[in-house]
Amino acid sequence: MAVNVRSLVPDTRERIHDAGLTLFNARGYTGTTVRGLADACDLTPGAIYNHYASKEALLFAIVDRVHDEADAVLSETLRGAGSEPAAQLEALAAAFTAFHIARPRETRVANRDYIYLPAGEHDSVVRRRRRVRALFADVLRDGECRGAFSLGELGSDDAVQAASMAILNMVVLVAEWFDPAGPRSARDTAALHGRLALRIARGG
Amino acid sequence: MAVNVRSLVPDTRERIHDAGLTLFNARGYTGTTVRGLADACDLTPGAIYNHYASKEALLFAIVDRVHDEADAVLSETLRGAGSEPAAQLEALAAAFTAFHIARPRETRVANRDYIYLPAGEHDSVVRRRRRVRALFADVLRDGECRGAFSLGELGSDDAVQAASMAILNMVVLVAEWFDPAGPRSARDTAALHGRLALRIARGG
DNA sequence: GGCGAGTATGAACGCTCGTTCACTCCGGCG
DNA sequence: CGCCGGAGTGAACGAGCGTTCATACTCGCC
Repeated sequence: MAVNVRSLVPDTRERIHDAGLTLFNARGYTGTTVRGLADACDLTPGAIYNHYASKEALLFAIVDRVHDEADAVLSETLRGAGSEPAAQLEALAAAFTAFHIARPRETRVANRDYIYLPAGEHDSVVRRRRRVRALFADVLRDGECRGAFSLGELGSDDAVQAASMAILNMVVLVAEWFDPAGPRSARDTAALHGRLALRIARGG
Repeated sequence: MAVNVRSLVPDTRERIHDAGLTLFNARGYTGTTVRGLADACDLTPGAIYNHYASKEALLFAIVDRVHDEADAVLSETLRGAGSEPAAQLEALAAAFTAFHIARPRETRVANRDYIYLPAGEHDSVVRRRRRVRALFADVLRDGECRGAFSLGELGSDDAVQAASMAILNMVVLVAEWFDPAGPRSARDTAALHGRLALRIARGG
């Protein structure tokens, strides 16, 4: 059973995907040129089109994949987190933080450049993002009903939305300041975010 | 004492500034064209250059102004907040939240598109952003030393940075989800963010 | 040994970009 | 009245954009 040699050599389509990640992240989608992508892959511009139908198609492939991965992380985490809302929230915040630290380019491009997608794909991404928001909001609402959290004390009706967005924004933007070479490890930061999420939800 | 008639009529330079805000916000800096700006102002592209030396100069004017305003809000808030770290933190988070809700276009462009500034101006903006981060971190560190906060309980050395970034990210991204037509007022949301900042810093 | 599929080339396409410039227009001042 | 300077025009500039295509190379397979 011979291993296909092509799987040992870096796949061209994957190399373009990776270059897109790097360049879209650094210069933004509209600030990145197809010629720049080709240079980063040691290709000519035309060759890109053997692998992606357009620059937009590459952006969609990038954004779609990272959403698949995020969905997988979240649902797997939720499956392993038991039925206690506090444990669920802590696990979700920690796992999603670790995810964002591990994929800074992917998540930044997905969060910032999805607006350049054509209408249909744009809407599909917006829907996926909303579902992630709803997941955190549901856990908070559930915990509030069952007495595990204390959002009601905050004196604002429906503090659930604001609290869930506070947690999500803390998590999603971690890559903007986290320094892999810094003193705190990714694992430590993820755990810390888990605890901070609990503080937001219930105090103490 | 005659009022200058030009001050009654919308100043062209200001109209361009405002169109830049709207278009940079909606399409990003590189996704916005000078012709698009001119159209939005009922001008021809050439006329833009009577008021700004370049597209980059307009971006810098936008980013620089909102940073001036943010600095003013923060230092004025701090001046009126007494010497208690908890009161300072709550006031800063609330005021900065209100600021971001009031200026969604400005803050989004400043936070997202400053990367397209030429090196010198880019660095100056980075320095200003770092100063804002340092302001929140200093208040947290001060409160921690004086026993007002309990970041030490979180079991991570120097949780100050992560906590201050969590608060700042909550505040800075509020415009991404806050709906001016929604049920919760801007004032209410600002106050809520003040209380959430306290939860992050000290629990309860 | 040659065929076909997959891949890369490099020149070109039409278009749009940021910017410039010679010119016109117009209101205020001497 | 005449002129001066700021503001706007519209056409143009060179450069760079995303994309296409005829062509050529290079494999594994019959």
